[in-house]
Amino acid sequence: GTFVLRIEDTDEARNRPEWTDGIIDALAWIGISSTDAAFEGPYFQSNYAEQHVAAAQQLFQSGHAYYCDLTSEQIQERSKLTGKSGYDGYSRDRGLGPAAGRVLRFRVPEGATVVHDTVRGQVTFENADIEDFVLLRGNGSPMFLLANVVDDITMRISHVIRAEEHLPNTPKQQMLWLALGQDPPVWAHVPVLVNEQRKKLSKRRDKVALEGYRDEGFMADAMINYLMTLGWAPKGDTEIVPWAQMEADFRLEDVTHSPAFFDVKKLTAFNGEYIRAMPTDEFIVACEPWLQRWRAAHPTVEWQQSVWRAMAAEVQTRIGLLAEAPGYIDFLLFAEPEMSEGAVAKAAATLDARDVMIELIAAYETVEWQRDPLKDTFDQIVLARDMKPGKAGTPLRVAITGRTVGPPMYESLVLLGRDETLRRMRAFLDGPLST
RNA sequence: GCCCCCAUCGUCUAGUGGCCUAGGACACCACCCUUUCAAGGUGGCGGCACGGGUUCGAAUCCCGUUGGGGGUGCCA
Repeated sequence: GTFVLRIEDTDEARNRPEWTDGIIDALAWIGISSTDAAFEGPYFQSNYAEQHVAAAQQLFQSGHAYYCDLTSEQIQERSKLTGKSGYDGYSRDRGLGPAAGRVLRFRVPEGATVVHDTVRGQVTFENADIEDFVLLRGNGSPMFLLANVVDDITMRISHVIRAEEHLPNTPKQQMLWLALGQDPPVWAHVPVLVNEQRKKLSKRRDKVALEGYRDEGFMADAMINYLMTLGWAPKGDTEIVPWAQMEADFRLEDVTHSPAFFDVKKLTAFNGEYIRAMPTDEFIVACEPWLQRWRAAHPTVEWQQSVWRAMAAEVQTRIGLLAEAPGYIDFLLFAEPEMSEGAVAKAAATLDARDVMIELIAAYETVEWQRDPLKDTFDQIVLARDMKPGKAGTPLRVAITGRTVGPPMYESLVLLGRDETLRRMRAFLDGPLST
């Protein structure tokens, strides 16, 4: 069926409609489209405001609610006197009618309220612990709690699925459903997500925006897959599972009860898995937005699609985020690679770096410009000196790429060409290796 | 203060009384592969918060303690 997403009535939602559009857009990214969902905005902007007040009046007429003229200051004073916190039901039997400045309060009945929660089982609340809460403000406007219930009844909501933080409010809402003559919906309270301090993720403090992850190069499938493992686990020993299977296997009853930490490291690992699982042609296309961004940032550098295509498969196994892709091939495009200071120092400190480089330049002037000859030539030079190939390769790598790590060396040299390779090697010899 | 929820490796989890000398994933470490870095392969480190019960038997059931989180507005 269809589900309704209730969007919080924050200042942002109220003053900036595009903020809500952003949420809808981000949800579309992970596959929640407007064909599946009806998006309900701030409640007071909804078409149901009249119904909220009408419901309140119905509650007053049926005796489920009463008016009260106490101000919050007066309530505080009374609670000081009685030693009990909160509103004590002072106006319950005073028979007050509606008037400006008077709030309408719900008459909480005797007994207990049992909430049947699909995730957590039965939760019992003593009604004596719940104060007679406000339904209508002094100015006659409905409170969120009431609006929420009335909207849900109007929209024929069957399941209310929300975060655990709403569980304490549920008995109030259930009493409202009952007082309005309705059977309460199925409740399901799923655990909250927490940060490393184990505090509930908050918009102000934590990085929670879906679109933020999308822009960093996380893929929707990986995001969905990871999110699903929070509070629930697919059967078997692997957590990387296609959506169709999770959709088929998921049961609200199986959701865990405790809060989960949102681990970006694990998300990134999942993302890497999804990146590697793509056919390379698809990967090339998926990277395009970030490549475009790179081109925009380097307008003077000529983009070489053939170079990118040739290296794509190598890049694919090395990144966890699509946004990292350009950084792996940029040295092939720049006229001059960006030299990392640490890398240069490491190269310069390599044993016999200068002598090996001189020998290698001489050999590369005539060698056939293919991967295997390039590699064999280097190996012979190094082996003749009784050196270990691993470390001995550092100066060459740094001369060409400016870094100590990067994609495979000889494949890169082939793409770079003999002239440019020799130019970079000579420049490195005359520069960092000159002393 | 009062109310509610929660408690298995660092993290996410499997586990619904015997299959558990507790399984997997991420992270970390080692080795293999590899002129770098990855990927891949193999192995390792690491946990049932504590105390009482119930039971022939408890990670699993009950009670308590401790710890964590959330809620308690004329906010949403």
